[in-house]
Amino acid sequence: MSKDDILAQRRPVTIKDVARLAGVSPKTVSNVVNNRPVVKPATRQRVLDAIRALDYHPSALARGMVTRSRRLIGLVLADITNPAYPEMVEGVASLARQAGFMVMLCNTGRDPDEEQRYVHLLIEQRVDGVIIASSRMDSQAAEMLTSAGIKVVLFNRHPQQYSVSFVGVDNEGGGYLATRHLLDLGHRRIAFIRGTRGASTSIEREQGYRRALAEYGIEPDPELIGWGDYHPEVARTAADLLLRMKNRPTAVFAANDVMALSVIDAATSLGLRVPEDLAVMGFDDIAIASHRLIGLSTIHGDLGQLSREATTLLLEAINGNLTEPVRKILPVYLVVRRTCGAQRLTAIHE
Amino acid sequence: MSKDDILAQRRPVTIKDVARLAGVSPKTVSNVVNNRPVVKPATRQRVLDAIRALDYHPSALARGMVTRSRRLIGLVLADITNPAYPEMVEGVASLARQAGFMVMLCNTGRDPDEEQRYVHLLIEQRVDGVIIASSRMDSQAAEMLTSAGIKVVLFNRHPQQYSVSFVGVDNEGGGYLATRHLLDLGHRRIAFIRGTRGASTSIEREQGYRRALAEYGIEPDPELIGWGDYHPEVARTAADLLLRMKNRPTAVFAANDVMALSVIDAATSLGLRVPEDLAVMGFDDIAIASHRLIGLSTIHGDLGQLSREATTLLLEAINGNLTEPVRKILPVYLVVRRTCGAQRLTAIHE
DNA sequence: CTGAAAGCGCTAACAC
DNA sequence: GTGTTAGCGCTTTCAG
Repeated sequence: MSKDDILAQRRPVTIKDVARLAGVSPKTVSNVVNNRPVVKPATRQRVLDAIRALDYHPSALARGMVTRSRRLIGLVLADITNPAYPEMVEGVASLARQAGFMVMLCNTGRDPDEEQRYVHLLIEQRVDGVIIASSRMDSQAAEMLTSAGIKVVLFNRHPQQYSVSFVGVDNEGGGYLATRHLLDLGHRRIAFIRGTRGASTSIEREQGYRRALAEYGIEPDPELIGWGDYHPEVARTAADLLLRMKNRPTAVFAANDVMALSVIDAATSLGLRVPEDLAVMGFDDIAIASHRLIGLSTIHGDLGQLSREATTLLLEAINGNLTEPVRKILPVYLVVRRTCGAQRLTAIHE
Repeated sequence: MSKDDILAQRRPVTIKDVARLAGVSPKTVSNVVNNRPVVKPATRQRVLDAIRALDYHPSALARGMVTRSRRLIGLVLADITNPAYPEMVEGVASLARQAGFMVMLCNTGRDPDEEQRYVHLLIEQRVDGVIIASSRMDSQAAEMLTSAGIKVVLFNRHPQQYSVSFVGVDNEGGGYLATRHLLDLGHRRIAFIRGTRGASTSIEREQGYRRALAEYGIEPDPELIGWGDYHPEVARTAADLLLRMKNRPTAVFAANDVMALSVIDAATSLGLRVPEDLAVMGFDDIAIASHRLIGLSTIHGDLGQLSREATTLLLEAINGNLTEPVRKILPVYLVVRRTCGAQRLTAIHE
């Protein structure tokens, strides 16, 4: 059978076609494709030529069926439009690619039902592992995946039981640092804008906020705590409410940078100057925070690094080199820029 | 064979296991799973119970092997950390999910070799279709995928031959509008910062820039054209160079918003005020551009809408409802904010 | 309406 | 070194 005969069939060329053209068995082609050094150079070359001639691409499907490994990982996240995620996605994607894995993107839009649906799809796709960064505490996603034999790493979320690995930043510590900084600057009425209901990151950052207030002997005022859902519009509304109070806060700590930016926007449109009339702190240190027109004071955690750790962990688990679940918490630090109003008191760390 | 016997085997449960437990043939299970209305309600219920009892998830792999459709699309993009992309990714992801497709993320980092590698992986994965948004004109990616029988939609890139569908915004028109606006404001030394070498978006936006200059009888000054690679750091360096010239430009039009932000950052650190000492225009209208602290004047194209069009087109092509390649170009409009310095001359469109 | 058999493209196990 | 056989889990004929 000639090259043209095979191509004339107009259907995907298979390992058999290559074998026939090269005059060898399918097994030999397989050995060549998988770089197994058991093939005579001459044979190898014949096979390679046939592959090129037919433009053969081995089917990852068929291979996956028998090897039971798809070389695929899932990445579940809450909202890709939050600038904190892309950094993380980049880290996961590049490490995964280097290891020969592709990543399936699952953007849940913070909808638990959608997360649930994605979990099913991921199981059906027989992915090797999943990184979950959608960060709700009550989600059963990790358990479902695990019981389907899929490795899981939780990203920035505390597991309820310690059966799965997780990596995260020190959210409580960051919340403390941010609030403590505002307190040190003399603020006493400090508002807090929460993230998504049930998100452990938000809960922990709030715990840090409360710890700092407690140290100063301040009772947290429920009126000064709003819900922002980690969403710019929602946070914007919450900020408006806070800033229109008769006895408005002199400082706002938002559970992430996106919401902090909304606070600034709200303040500015109400004629309040930041930081003179209102100090603002965020969390995440997204790229735009360091822009000179913004200068957002915030808490920095190395999400790029964290995502690489998460991926490495997941890949090790997939390779079976990880029997025990691992916990890893990266430290965070305070980044003092413009919006907290500390410029005259502290050197700018930039 | 009882439920416990089957589960005791500790290997993925298959359609046969379900069939055995329900006391029917695999075919019947298959009919139930695929919602084919040919199964008696009673049988159907027995099967459903068995599925639930065994926690059975049909393998998309095995199904894909025989149906030759993976319900998978690839999304190739240049740099996920560019804030213009997430908006687009969100549109693609949500529409794909609704249609029961998952998306494989391919972040090329603007590296043609990496793009090439991803194309091979995508072919091996037997994806049904691919949206390419990595935007180099000379790439062979679309041709390779097409000849492997995979549907392709080009996003914001002109195909060299019209064998593939594409959607995009009117880049040339946007470049013209931006430049024309700066000219109308009285600027005559207008710099342009290019994007990635070979990216059609950059080439076309520059064509618009040149057309506007030509209308005013201005010869483009090569010294006023820099390369920014659509990258904040690279653009920052380019901007520095431009702004330190003895005869520096009075306005800069950057081929995207991320680079425009770098220009502003560079100007600010050199002590130049924007817009008083330097007018700046971007392109894309990313979310942060409308923030009150930024107020970036820019060109708006509806990337969310565009990504939805691209996905719809791709899905139609996959379903075989699209025989002819389609071209779709969305219009853009000028968004006048703070950084172009036109606030006193024009109403603010916001 | 349901069952049996064949086969999708590949690799693992075993021959030669 | 290389060929042969069986089978991964599903759907699709084709019978009943």
